[in-house]
Amino acid sequence: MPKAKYDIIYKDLKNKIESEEYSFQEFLPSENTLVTEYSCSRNTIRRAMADLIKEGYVQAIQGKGVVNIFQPVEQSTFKIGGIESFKESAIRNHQVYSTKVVHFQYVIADKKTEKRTGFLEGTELIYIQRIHYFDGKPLIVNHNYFLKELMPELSVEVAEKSIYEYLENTLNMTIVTSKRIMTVEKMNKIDSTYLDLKDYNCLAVVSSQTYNSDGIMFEYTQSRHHPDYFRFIDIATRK
Amino acid sequence: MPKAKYDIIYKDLKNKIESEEYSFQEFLPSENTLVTEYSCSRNTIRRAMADLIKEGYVQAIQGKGVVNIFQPVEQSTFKIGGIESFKESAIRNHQVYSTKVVHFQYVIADKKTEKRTGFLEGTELIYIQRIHYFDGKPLIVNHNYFLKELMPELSVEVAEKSIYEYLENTLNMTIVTSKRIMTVEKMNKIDSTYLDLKDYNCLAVVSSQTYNSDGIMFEYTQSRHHPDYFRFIDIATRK
DNA sequence: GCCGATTTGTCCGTATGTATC
DNA sequence: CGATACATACGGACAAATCGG
Repeated sequence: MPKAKYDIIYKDLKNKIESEEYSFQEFLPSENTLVTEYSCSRNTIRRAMADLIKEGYVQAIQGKGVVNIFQPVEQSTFKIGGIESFKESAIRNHQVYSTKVVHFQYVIADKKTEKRTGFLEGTELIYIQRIHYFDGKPLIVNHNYFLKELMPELSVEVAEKSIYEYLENTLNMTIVTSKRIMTVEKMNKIDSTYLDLKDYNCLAVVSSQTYNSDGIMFEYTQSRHHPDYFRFIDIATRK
Repeated sequence: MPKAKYDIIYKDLKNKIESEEYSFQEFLPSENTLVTEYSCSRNTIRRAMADLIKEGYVQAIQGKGVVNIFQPVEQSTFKIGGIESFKESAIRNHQVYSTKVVHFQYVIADKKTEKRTGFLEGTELIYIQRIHYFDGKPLIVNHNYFLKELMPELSVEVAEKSIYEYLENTLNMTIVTSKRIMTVEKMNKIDSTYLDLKDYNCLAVVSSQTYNSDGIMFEYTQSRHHPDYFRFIDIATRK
C-alpha cells in the first residue's frame, strides 16, 4: 500500500531505530549520506525525517545532525498520534478482544445533541452503545454517533465486529482526521453497570470528531475508559 | 522572530480561518492561486498547508482542493499539540495565575527514580514541588525533576515565577520536543492536601519528558490536575 | 465512458542561508 | 576561515484524483 518513496524510507529508518540499530542519543547518518544510501533527493530524505521528528523518534539539530531520542516505552495502549480502532489496538498489544452491542438505534439530532456532538439539529444519526472487552475484562464504554446518510446499511452484526473495517473495506471510505478531547469525568450509571471500577469514582473520557476524505464529519464518539487501562501518548513541539 | 516565509503564510491563513473569513467546509483558494497571491513557490505554500493540516485546521483532498474543517472550540485550557508553560496558558485564557513552591531540593536519581523519570541512576537533579493557582483556585500539583548540570543556578525565586522563562531567556536554552503520557490516577495525600477535589477520588496526570535543542532530556515532570479544569486536545491522522 | 482542465501528491535538482565545529 | 550539516526557497516534471463536458 505505501509505495511512496519517502514512506518506505521513513519506515526503514523507524525500524532501524526501534530495533536499536542506532543507540539512544546517537546521531543518524547525515542527510547527504542518506541521499546516496537510498538513491533519492534530499527533499525525500527530509520528508521522511519530518515524519520521524513529528512522532518523537528523532530530533534535528541544525549544524550538527539528527539525533535519536527514541526510548522504548512499556506497552502503550494507544498509538502515538494515530487513529486506531479498538480491534487494531488489541491486536497490536496481543490481547483477546470482543465487543458487546448494548444499544443500536436511529436517532435525529436535537439541540442538545448538536451542542455535544457537532452534528446539526435534524441530522439523521445512528447511535450505538458498546462495551469493549480486552482479555475478557470490560474496559471501555463506547457511545458512537454515525452519520446515517453515509452508511444506511450499518448493522448490529457489523458493530459487533469492527465498524472501521466496514467503513474502509466495504464502503471504501478513507478516514483522515480526528479531533480528540481528553477529560476526566465522574462515573455514571452505565459506567458502573458495565465496568468493574472498584473504588474509582471517575474515568478517562475521550471525545472525538472524525472526518473522512471528503472533509465530512461522519462520526462523533465518546469513549469512557477504565482508569487502570488507559494511557494516552502525545508528542508536542515548541513553537 | 518567525521570519520564514512559510511561517508567515501559515500564520496569515490561520488568522483568516480563525476569523471565519472562510466558512466551515468551504474550500480555500487553490495552491496555484495562493502562489500568485503570496508570490512564492508552490513548495512554500505546501509547507504552510502541511502545518495547517497537522493542527486540524484544514484537510487536503486530492483532485478537489483544501477544505476548512475548523470549528471554534470553547476556550481550551491547553493548546493543540504545543508546549506551553502554565503561566503562558493562564495568560492566553485571561486568568490570574500564581505559584507556590512547596519543595525545592537537590536529589540524586536512584533506581526507582530512573525507572519513573528516565534519568539514569546517579544523575544530579533538582526536585521541585509546586502548586499552581488559576483565579485563586489550586488546580495543579506539579512535580519537576530538572538536570542540575544544565541549570545549577535555578532558585526558589525563579521557580515561583516561570522556570521556562528562565531557561529560554536567561540560559538561552531552546525547548524542542516533549513526550507526554496522560493517565488517570487515584489521588494521594499531597493531592488531597492542596487541591479541593470535593468528591473526586482521582485526577488527571500528565507525565512528560522534555528535550532541548541538543537532544538532551533536561526535565521530567508529573502534573496532577483537578478533573474539573482539565482538558487535553489532540489531532490525530490515519496512516 | 472518455477526454481535458484543474487540483493535490510525489520527486528531483539546485541555490542560498544559518548553525556547528 | 573552511568544511559539514540542517533549513529555507525556487522551479520544473509527472502522477493521481476529481469534475465537467
